[in-house]
Amino acid sequence: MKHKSAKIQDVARVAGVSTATVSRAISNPQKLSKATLKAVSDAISATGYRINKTAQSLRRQKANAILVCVPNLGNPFFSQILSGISKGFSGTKYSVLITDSQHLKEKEMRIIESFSDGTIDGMICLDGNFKSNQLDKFSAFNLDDKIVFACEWVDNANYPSIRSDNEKGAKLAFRHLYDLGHRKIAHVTGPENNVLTLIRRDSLNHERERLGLPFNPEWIIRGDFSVASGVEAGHRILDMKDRPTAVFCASDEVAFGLISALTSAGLNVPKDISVVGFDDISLADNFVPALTTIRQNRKFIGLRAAEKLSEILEQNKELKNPYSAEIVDVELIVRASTSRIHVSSSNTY
Amino acid sequence: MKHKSAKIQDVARVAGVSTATVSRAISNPQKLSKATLKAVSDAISATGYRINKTAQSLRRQKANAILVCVPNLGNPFFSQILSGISKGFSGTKYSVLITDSQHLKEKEMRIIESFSDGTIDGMICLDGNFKSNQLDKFSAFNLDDKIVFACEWVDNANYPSIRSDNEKGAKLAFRHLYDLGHRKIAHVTGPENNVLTLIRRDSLNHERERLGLPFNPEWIIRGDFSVASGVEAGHRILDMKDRPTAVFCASDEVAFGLISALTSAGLNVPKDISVVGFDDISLADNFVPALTTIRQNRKFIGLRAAEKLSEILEQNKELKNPYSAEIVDVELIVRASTSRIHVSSSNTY
DNA sequence: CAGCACAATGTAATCGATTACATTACACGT
DNA sequence: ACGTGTAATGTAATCGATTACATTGTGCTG
Repeated sequence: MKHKSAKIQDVARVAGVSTATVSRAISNPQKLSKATLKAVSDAISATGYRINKTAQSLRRQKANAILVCVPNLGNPFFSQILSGISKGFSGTKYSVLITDSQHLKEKEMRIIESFSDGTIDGMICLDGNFKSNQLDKFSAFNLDDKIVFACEWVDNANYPSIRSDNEKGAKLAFRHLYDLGHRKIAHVTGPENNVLTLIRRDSLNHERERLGLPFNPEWIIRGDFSVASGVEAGHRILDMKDRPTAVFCASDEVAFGLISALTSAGLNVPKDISVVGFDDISLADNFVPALTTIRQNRKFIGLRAAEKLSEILEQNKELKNPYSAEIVDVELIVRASTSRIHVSSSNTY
Repeated sequence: MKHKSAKIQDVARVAGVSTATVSRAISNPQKLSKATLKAVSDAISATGYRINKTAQSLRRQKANAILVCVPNLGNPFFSQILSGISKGFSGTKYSVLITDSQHLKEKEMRIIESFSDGTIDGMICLDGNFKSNQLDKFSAFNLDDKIVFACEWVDNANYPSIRSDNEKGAKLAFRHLYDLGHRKIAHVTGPENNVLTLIRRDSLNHERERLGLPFNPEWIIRGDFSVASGVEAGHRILDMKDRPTAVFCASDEVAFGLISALTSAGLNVPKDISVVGFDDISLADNFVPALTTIRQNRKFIGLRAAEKLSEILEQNKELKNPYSAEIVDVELIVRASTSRIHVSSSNTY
């Protein structure tokens, strides 16, 4: 039924030319005469020839594949980014590999291995949780110009990154609550040592100080972006003597968990407590109540990361700003989970 | 700083042996004497040698990579499955490639191309939306024993698959509502021509007939698994003269959208209408109200699909039941979105 | 001690494409 | 007519590992 698939030799024989000519017909058609080109192209159709990418990769010393390093594939937050990345590489010569770095021991060495065994040419890293000694290893293997960070990044490390304007996001959320009359504003953070956690918290604190609002350390609640940590934060808030009137959560999932916990305890969101999320995942609009949140364009970030990495990999000469961070704008989406402060729940000061 | 990386030749020279011996030291150590083995292993450390997988793939005619074909990467439903697949292949020689088949023109040809250009050895397909003529092309290229379906599948096609017990799931959902006293039970389906849509709807109808319940064609509402289609279904239900007292949704997201629409219109779930979902995604437990649903073990399905594909690819002799469908059990998770039928909302018959 | 089996290792072809270098042929200027 | 530049194409080395086959050496049997 089916023969062994045709090789470049077979095409050459059928077309009556050399393998070099066939190869050129594919990658440098302008170097050949029209007649030969046609002969080769006919031979390719006749034989059903498909180029063997493995052989091509070996000879060219290019894998034509990139790796996406995801901290936790099970987390739906990343699916939109992946989708953008996939879209960014669709129609290009690159294949997209994925790895979940969550439980990978010595992940940096595994990654280096993939580079040095010729499996990948570049990487998009969604995992900001690399230590500087791990990054040093990347440098030692000359990988500095083969890696792009997206969403997360590593402070003080010279890698290009595409990321949301987290500072602005936190500020928008805070100002929105402030403008609604809230003064006692809590914050459920991301995991400790996460760059997003830091930048959002700092931005929030900065804004609070600027506006001269009261600060209660209890109101900064450690979370980890998960629904569960939102539930946990909800219980913490319920137990507080000096309850905040509004909460800014580091992710929509946290906000969902928080609202769920508060609602189960008989409180009403937003009447008793206003809640703002971060991300604008697809459910935010249809949660009950619909969630006020900061929209991150995750798909766009993925897409741009893909484009950026392509650019870098294709470029032989230096880029102008190879290591710059590209900041993607964010947007406040006001929905039903926030409202003007309610008198009974406020102790004005 | 960094030299060109060592090749097998370099190792051979340092160890004072031939390249064949080095190769054997790596893949057939038992064929060599202890002394040589040690010499080679020392030379490998000394040179920092890393095998070149591209060369290996070319020579062995194996890519050591598999492709996961996802209908829509942006849909968080798939992230758990991906996570399971990734886990299933972690620690094996296989790399995991992903592709979003959503907007791929001629996706079957693209996939065939990846097989015949040596990029992949196998595929896990989460996309049941292949027509029989597309599958015929796979057969024509001898790919029948290189593909495993997961979650979705194609009827009448002889591919191994790992999937949830959808029939049981629909039955559990229906019986749960029935046991709570509901008789007018609506169903928001998945997209037309989807195997999951068909099997769940059929199972539901079968159960309804068996119990002799009334049927109103209006109560079968076309959806597409999305939140938006849930909202849409909610509006449809609100407009009905003969409203159902309970709704079984083909996915949790649909259920969320539905609840959101009903709630916005002033109805209470479950007091006015009970709602059951399907999947048990992470938010189901913290939606307001918490969602009664059918739990699918998506991560496990991904993991098993990975194992199954590995088995098939490694096997040279025939497997016992290569084309069998492996059915993964589902579970009814009762939460707050369903309740015993309320008198005012029921017109007993 | 001849003969043989077998273990250990080496030599060189091979996987399939790319490309540096070589060759051919034709056009053009003088 | 002759040299020369150039376009078109061919020859063969190369990418880096694997492995069929060849070779060597050792111990065992009769």
